[in-house]
Amino acid sequence: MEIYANLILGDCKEKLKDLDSNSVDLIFTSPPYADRRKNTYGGIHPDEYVEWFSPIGKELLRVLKPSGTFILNIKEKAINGERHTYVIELILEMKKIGWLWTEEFVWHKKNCYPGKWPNRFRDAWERLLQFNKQRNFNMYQDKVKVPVGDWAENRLKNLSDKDKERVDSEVGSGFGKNISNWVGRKKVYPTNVLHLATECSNKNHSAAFPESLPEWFIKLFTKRGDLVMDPFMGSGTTIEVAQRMGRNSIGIEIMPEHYNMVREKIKEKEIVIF
Amino acid sequence: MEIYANLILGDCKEKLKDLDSNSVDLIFTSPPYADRRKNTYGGIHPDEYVEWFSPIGKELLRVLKPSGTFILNIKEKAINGERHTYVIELILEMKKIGWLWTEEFVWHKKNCYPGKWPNRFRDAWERLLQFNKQRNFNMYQDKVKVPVGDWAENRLKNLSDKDKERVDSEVGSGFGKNISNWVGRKKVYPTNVLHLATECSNKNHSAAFPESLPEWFIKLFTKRGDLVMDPFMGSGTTIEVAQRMGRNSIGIEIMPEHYNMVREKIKEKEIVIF
DNA sequence: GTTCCGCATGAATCGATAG
DNA sequence: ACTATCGATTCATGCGGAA
Repeated sequence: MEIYANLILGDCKEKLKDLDSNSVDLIFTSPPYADRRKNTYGGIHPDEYVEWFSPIGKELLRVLKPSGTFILNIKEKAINGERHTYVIELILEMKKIGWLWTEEFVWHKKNCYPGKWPNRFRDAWERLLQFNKQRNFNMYQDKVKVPVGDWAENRLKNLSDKDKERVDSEVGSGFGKNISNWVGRKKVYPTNVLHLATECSNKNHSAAFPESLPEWFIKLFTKRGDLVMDPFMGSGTTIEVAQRMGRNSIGIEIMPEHYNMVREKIKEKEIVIF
Repeated sequence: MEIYANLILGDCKEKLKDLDSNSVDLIFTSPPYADRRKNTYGGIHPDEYVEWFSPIGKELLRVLKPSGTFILNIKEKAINGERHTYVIELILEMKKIGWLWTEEFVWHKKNCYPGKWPNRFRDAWERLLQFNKQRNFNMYQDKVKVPVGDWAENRLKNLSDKDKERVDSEVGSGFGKNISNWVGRKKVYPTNVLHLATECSNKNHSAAFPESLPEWFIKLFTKRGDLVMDPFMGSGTTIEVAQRMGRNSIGIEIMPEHYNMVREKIKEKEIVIF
């Protein structure tokens, strides 16, 4: 099977109209954050943010498969000492459009920006809003299981041979391998709080999020050969990860510089065949 | 200086009216979460939650000092496969009433409720919404500084009680309960993400939140002799912690059983003089 | 007196069943 | 069709008894 990455230059509000309905398995994106300075690229004024995003949200609803998922990475800024409400208003608007607000994951940014303000601490988390078209959607929970918490370290460390056997069969490892390889490897389902560090020293460009972020959601909501889309491609992290993971992808980007940069990166890669 | 704890039996919607305006330094509370069972105590229907809370929010605004802070611990339920929107609607309503929505802290519940469902993971976080009357409020940031490094790592397990006590009093109190590596380390300001486990196996009464939660905010937003209020006292955690920390407190509780239980606990304590 | 392990206990959620 | 109740599922934590 051949994996493709379809890169589109232009405003996603327009370009989305060219895409087929019910064709995308996962939309993962981090749209331009609201900004008071309207002239900056991507600087949507906070008070106009919902109005700006709404038509895009409608198109995204159209192109997503009924079994698909839309993950929106976003966090409101503090303006004049207050958190702005455009994100929570956006949630309400999305529901009006017809989306289901299924879940809100928290991305805990373990190494957030330093800084100090008299009336607030550093902002160390972002929202990952999950929207769906219907209550039943594809979710491959087993693909993102994580090692169990303290239990393994504290309880499994000095086990008797009999206990080890028991754990061994519990975990289902078998193969007579050394149990130490399995110590601490018992897997459980994760929660809706993700602990990821931001990638601080990316060579040239700074991505809005680390690769492990889209990777986690791609594992969770798609399988190989599925289609992943990022309507605000930016530096192309989502697309790169999707391709590496054997998913088809569509990326839309309005800025030629970003678009060309991602084109170069993607071109360099071999076509994935499997 | 003598510290008092004023316990009031009744519905806070009524009893708040008896309190003086501009008298409270910190309101910390965890109101009953919305519930579908309308007849149960505390079972406010999600669709009526904002309407129910709004008049209380107005009274809280009245009694809070201009320099004071209101921390609201709350989390929306998942209903019919969706997150309900009453909490974010409440934020918008609070702003209409006149509150400033200053910040949203995340409480990462390390030991969240177990369970497995086809369409979601375990919910491991709650919101701590910070509201203020004005942009300038009292905030004693130095009181909650934390040591640099992996303070999330758990290394306290093997410490002696004496060590724990010593460190505990040095730093403040067992925030995160992993203070072994805090000793003598360089301290930095924390972020808006708090990592705490719920105290699950408290013998008789189960508190909704661990003591370290109100403790952190009491340290951050009040000084000794200030007044802390909890309009939904419940098992009285906020009041107990406030008294232990040398803050005056007011607790309002509608259920006689809870009220009497807290009265007994508070009565047993000596009056704090300092 | 330690350390180690068994066990109960949660601000949960869904789907099925019953009124 | 819509609402109330129940059982099944699942795991981090801390207490208490045992080794």
